[in-house]
Amino acid sequence: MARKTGSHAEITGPRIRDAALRLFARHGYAAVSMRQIAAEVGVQAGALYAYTSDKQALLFDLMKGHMEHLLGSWKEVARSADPAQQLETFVRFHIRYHLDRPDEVFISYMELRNLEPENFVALESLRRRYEDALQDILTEGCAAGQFTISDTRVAVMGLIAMLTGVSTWFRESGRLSRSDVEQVYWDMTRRAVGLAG
Amino acid sequence: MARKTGSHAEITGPRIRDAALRLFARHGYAAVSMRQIAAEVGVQAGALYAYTSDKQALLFDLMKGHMEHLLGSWKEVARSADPAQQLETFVRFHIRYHLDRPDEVFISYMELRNLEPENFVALESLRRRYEDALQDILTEGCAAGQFTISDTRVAVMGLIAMLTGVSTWFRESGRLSRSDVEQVYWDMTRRAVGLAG
DNA sequence: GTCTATAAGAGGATAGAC
DNA sequence: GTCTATCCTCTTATAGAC
Repeated sequence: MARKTGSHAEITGPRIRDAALRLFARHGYAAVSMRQIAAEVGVQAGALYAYTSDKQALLFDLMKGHMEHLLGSWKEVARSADPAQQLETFVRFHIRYHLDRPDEVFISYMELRNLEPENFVALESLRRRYEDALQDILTEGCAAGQFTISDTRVAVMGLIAMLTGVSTWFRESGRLSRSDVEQVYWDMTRRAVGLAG
Repeated sequence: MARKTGSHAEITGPRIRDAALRLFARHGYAAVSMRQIAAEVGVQAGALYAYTSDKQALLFDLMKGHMEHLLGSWKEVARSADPAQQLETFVRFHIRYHLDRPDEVFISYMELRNLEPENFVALESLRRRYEDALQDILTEGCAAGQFTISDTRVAVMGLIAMLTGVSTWFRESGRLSRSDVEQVYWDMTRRAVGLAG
């Protein structure tokens, strides 16, 4: 652990990503230097460039990885045919996923403006696909007469903002457990879309 | 306008604030240099220090000013005694206020982590007072039997996140007018708190 | 009140040794 | 794969002239 030089490709890569994620989330991309990241990992700044072409690629890989994993995870749990059941699954999935990965979530909406234009476009496209997953559920539920929604697009943006916001205040040591929180948000969501029950 | 030197205290101050606000909102506090702000105003970087002690004070003044103005504006419109009416007033006020001041809103929640500790505490205290205004309405509505809410604190955080999110997607040239948007969010809010009607 | 000039340092990224 | 050393640019903030 204390040796000053050697070959650690297998572990250094992930450690750089972890350190960058944590530091970007805590202080912001622009406020974090490559030297800080390197210090956190325990290498010199120059060594980082064996793993990433530049600082921007480090940010983009983290954000892209997060969105792709979010989409993939949703596809794994999205099973039900009933819109009301799908919506409940979505709400509980979203809350749980976001509470499990506060740093990824945080940078993925805080650091959009620090992406270079083409990276920004790529990330917005992934984000849009996730929003569309919810929109499909709402549209289907309206068509089935189960939901009452004046505008599904606004409902999508409103609900996602509401649910994502849980990351800003939830504390593991707080008054409510994760499943309490899931339940409260599901109650609000159910009512917001006019779902009887 | 083109003169290189002279005395412009009355107009330069506000222009610095405007430029800083716009640049911080667009690129982030850490990514914006004092030179950029000065260039936007049309002075040299050194001249900024006649108006602000340092860059941090510039950020804090903008954020503090925004929160105090938000609180003051709310107190002016909060009149009704009926919780349902109060809630509708709050929702419409919040949407309108946030659509009118996208940059202030943006930096006031994006740049919290760039505040020095004592400034952060001061800002969180202002934010908390605004949240409490909504919480009082919800609590009163529950007590009056008009609202059905499983947890008022979570409802406050959820509703504010939902409503504030309007800034992230609304475009003046879009499909919906401001009053359409107000109405849609009010519909969702009304249902989310279990208000009949 | 604004300028020019500058101090004193931190930033991203690369070169070449090992 | 990592180190040390370095290039060059940009940074915040101040000093003193006008």
